[in-house]
Amino acid sequence: MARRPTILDVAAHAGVSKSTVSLVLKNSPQIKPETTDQVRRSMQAVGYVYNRAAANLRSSTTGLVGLVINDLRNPFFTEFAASFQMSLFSRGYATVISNSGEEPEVQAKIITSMIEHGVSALVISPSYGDVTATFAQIATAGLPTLQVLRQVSPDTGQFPFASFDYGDGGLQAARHLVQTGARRIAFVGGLPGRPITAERMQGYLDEMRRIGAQPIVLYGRPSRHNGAALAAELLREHPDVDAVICFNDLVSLGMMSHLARTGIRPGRDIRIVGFDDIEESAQTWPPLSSVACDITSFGEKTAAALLDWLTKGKKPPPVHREPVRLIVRASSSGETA
Amino acid sequence: MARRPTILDVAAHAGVSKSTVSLVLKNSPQIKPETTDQVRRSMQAVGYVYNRAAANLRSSTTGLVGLVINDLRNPFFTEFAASFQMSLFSRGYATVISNSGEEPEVQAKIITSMIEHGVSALVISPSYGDVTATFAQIATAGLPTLQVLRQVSPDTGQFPFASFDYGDGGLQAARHLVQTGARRIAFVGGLPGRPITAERMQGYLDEMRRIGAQPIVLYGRPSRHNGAALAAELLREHPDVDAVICFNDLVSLGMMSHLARTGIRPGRDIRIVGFDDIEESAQTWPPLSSVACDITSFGEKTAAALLDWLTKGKKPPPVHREPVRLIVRASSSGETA
DNA sequence: CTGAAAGCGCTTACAG
DNA sequence: CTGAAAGCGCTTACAG
Repeated sequence: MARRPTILDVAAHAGVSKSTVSLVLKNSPQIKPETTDQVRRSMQAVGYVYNRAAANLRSSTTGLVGLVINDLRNPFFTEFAASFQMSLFSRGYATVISNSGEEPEVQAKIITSMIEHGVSALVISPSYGDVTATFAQIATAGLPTLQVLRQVSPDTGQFPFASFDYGDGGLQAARHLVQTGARRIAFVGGLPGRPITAERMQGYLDEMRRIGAQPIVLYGRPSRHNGAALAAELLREHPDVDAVICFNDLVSLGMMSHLARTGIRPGRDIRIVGFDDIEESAQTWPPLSSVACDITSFGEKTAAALLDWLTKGKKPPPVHREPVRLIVRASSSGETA
Repeated sequence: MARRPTILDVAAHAGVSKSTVSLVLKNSPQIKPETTDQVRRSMQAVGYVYNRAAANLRSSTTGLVGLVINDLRNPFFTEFAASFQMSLFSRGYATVISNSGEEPEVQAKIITSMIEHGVSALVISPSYGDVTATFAQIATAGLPTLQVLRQVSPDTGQFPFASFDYGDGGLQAARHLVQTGARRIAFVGGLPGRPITAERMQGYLDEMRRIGAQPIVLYGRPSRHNGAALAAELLREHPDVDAVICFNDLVSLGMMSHLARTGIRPGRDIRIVGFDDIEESAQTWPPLSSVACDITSFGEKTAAALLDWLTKGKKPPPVHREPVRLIVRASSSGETA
């Protein structure tokens, strides 16, 4: 391929200096309209492509935001990514997304690469692991950086954290089940020691204590597949359970498909509440009750908060918890549409 | 924040020239090990961050690949994105992912931005629309660019196209249903005029012609939600249908949840085959037969093909079709596990 | 309203 | 094995 044309080529073609071309590029009002038009035509003619690397080198403000996602295969995170990116896009910012795939080493390299490529800010839905070196690197680079959905750095003063109020969601789910008559309630799915598991379970544990019931907890990887396995384990070990709060909807859906196989009817024989309210939950049969976390809105708010920080210097509060809301459907109420 | 340190700061700290620092950066073997170590220590000490924009400006090879995805909310595409990125990552290339959200205008701006940021190559799973200007821009930039999964530019000589052999998949599905006794077979879901719909339907139409059966086609947006609506329409308009090939698994799953509601049992009362074989299909109840498109492997092969082009100048063939394979499960065979 | 000059932080030959 | 100098393609004051 031939060398890419530069502003010098454009300037030569238009018969002006390169400064003038540069000013046209920035839509400067101080260039005569006729000159601007001529320069634009010359850009077309020579096939000019703006070289942002060169521009950044001089001005050092890229309008590029890096988004690091722990699992691009999980719809919850991709919905966040899509919403966040659209929101930034509409305000003139470009977002580069990278997937760490739950591997802290990959995450470290991605972040290094993004910093080297000159992103102006970072939003990280982090992979768990030893991330002290990674965050130290961000600190020395001096980049505005948000932790979202998972907190891995304790330094929320420097790296503000935003997520959902999962604790309250667990409480809403447990109260709903108790109020509709359930007494033997299990919490199923989620990995022990993980903050999100602990948060979602806390409200459940509190409510169990309040009514003087014994908690029943089955940990496990929160996948659809494992949901089915956990359902089998639950039926075997705790056949008298009358309600279940699942770590997330994937676990609920896996559980429901196992129950369908054994002829047990959710909502009639056992009440089920999930977490996240993914699209599928409203459409499965019976429809699944779920604690709704409005991730689309969360993506938009995250974008707004980041831009406030970036452009107005308004740093977000160290911790922000977005409210959640229990959606009651047939899987926990017994009503069939 | 203070100014970012440069190689000059590192050089001053280490007591060498900036050329030496630059050579250390590139792991040049011609620098004495002791000097290398000293320079590395100085980088740590001053908090040096490599500025890739400046480096690119001089050397103009970025090792950055742009991936433009039409719908980051669709697991099929995110699985491709994740696999592609991991594959490139393991070979030392960084991938920036952006989502066009099925909007050709957004796609155009994303691609402009990526070119300006100096990507070395582009892989596009495109949004439909008028993309002539977009591809013209890529052509003038002279970037190796692959179209995947959807073809929008007819110029496959310049922009090679790779996808799955959907036509053969439709044929496999139709033959399977015919061989297991179905005669009134419908094709449900997919938008008229879309190439992928046409390809997936073609094998079905061929087989219907071969057995002298009348095709029954119900078009519709290929979502889970619409799958349920299409199921209702199908039962109403064509109550004698004994088998269905769905445009994709989401449509199948939506259809199956509607059928569950009405007491119709897939695999016994009506045979169903989907397309894509997403993870959920094996785990729903009854398990869903599906034409498997190994998107993970496709992502890896795409990465390999792109690197062959980028590093060895081996341009991929204009059109490549990856084989697909029908997975028979209970939804179309009546066998229950 | 437009041009000449310096400089952003690197890499790249070229000396030594 | 290491240093001095030029240059990548822009932007930014500063003149005019």
